[in-house]
Amino acid sequence: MKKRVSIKDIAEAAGVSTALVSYVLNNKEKEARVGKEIAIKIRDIAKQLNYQPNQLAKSLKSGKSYTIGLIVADISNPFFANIARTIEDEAKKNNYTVIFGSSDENAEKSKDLIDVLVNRQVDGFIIAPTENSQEQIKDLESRGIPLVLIDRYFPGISTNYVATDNFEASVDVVNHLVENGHKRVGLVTYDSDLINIKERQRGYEEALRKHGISVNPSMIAKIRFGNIEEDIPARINALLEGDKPVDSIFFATNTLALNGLKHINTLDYKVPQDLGIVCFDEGDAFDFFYSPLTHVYQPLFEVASKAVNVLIEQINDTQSPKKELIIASELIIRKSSGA
Amino acid sequence: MKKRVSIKDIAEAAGVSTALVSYVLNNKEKEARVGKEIAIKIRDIAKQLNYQPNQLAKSLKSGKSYTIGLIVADISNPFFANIARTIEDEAKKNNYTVIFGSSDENAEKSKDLIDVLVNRQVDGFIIAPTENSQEQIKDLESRGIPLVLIDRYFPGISTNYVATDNFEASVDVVNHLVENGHKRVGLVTYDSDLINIKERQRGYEEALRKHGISVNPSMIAKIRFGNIEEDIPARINALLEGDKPVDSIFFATNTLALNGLKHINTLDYKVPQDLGIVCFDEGDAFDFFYSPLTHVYQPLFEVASKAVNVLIEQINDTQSPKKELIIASELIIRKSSGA
DNA sequence: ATGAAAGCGCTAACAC
DNA sequence: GTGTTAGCGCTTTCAT
Repeated sequence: MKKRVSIKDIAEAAGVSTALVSYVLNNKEKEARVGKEIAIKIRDIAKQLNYQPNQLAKSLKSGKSYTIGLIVADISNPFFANIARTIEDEAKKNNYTVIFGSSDENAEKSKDLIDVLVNRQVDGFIIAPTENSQEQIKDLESRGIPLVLIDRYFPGISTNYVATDNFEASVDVVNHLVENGHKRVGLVTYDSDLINIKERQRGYEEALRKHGISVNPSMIAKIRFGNIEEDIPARINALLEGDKPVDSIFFATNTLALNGLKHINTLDYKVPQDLGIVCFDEGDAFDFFYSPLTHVYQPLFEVASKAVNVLIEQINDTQSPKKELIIASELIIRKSSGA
Repeated sequence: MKKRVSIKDIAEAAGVSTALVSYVLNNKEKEARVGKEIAIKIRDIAKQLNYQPNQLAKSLKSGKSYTIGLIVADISNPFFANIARTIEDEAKKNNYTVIFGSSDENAEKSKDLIDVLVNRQVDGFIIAPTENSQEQIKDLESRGIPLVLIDRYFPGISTNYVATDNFEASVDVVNHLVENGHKRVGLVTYDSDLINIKERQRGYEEALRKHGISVNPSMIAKIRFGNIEEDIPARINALLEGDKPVDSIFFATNTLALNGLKHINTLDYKVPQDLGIVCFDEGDAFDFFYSPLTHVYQPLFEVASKAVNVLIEQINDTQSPKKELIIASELIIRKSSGA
């Protein structure tokens, strides 16, 4: 790599000190009362030499990197990729750049990523926290590093977060199914302590009870994060077999629905006649499922853009009060949940 | 943000100079012949104080940021999100971190992104270049900044690149369609000068000619990047209407296929009986299309991981010869292209 | 109106 | 074995 031009090169070329160059190029000529002509000359030379300021040096000096660290479960998952895109755009508007990493829902990877990004002096974090990462989050908090959690959060820890109302959304789902004549609603969810997952189950159970339907553990299929391919067929078959098979399935996430429907497609069930289906989130995939899917629409754009705004607020004023934002989701009713 | 602990704090606490601390924490005690006990003491204190090296300072000093700049068209597009994920993993293996940006196929945005990332002293770039960004690429080259293009490249510019063989893949597609009895193959592609797009059309045309079928411009639908929603229905209808309607459609990209199939689904055509379909790339979406899609599988993992490896090679040795890698794709034959 | 110089955190050549 | 110091590129205080 060729030698880059620095402020010093410009100063020499202009026959002035580096101080003047710095003032001019940062548009502080007024405060510093730099001579009109000198200013013009400096700008000229800077342009000629194609001067590009070294952001690293600036950051080192100022203690501010204008960088946001983004940690999601998996950047290749459309759910997070969409969030990432919005965060990127929103960050750019504020002159921030985004460094990202994927945790794979793994607390150790998450810790490593946080360390790396802290070392890189990110000004703050946006994190979709993994299970068992409470200590990492607490640690960031105690070090006073600005932080916003998204999608999930930890009720016991005081942090900024932006998430959707998973409980209410799930209540809506079950209400809708029951009102459409489904009495035996199965839930396919993850075996996880993440609050978003737990809230979805809580909403499901609460709504059933409200309808006088007792919650039956055998109607809840818990899939292990790393074992989707293996668990899905087995657990769904279990829901559909036995003496009291489910008449509808509520998929707690996008990925579960995708895999679940692929499996159901191999079976002899017609949706919604034989089996009602509702799921969380959308997906291009679902546009081609023969029976358009009733689903929970989470306003990801809003989640992501608010997360950035809250974070930048915190960065600019560490004292600013913690924001805990819960955004409503919307139940989009299509054919798959019909009677 | 609380004051972070620096090498100086450790030095003071240990009653030694910063030099020793630096040596020890970088495992250079041998070369520097640091005392055994002092070394242990330094490490102890570092751990106690939870010392985290300031990567910015290191980079400023060393001129190496261990950061890769990644510019894709849109990180929320699964095609690029997948590439990004592989790049992230491969980079991490080599102790690199990734900063990304989305160009939206827009040369101006691309230029801005490059500037920002250059200022941040990325050690090198991986770029899926937009149309009309030749000058930007040349500029990076002339400044000696390591660079690998992916997915597309510019034949006139000598750069590293990793792409797939779009020409051959398209030839395979058309051969396959014609051999399955499709004589009037339509092409739905972008109105673009990007080499990957052009090569796909060239392959399509060449293969038709080889079969003695003359290329008819009216059978090629060119969609404008920003106008997919609008162009797709109109242009596809045009292909299907008239006195010489197509009997099959070759979609040149994922996104085009997704939108195209949605439209076709609203029409009265049965795939493959009434209309053969082949497309580039996969998608969860296609798993639910009633007629499983014959498609071109591009080995994205290979493209992305090779890109990282080539880039790191270049970073480590700017003199190392330019690598131009073309990887073969594979035609996956399913039902949608049947007779 | 301009320049000298300290210092952000770190490394490494050099001196002792 | 260990410490001193210059310097990476930049900002900013303080002299002049």
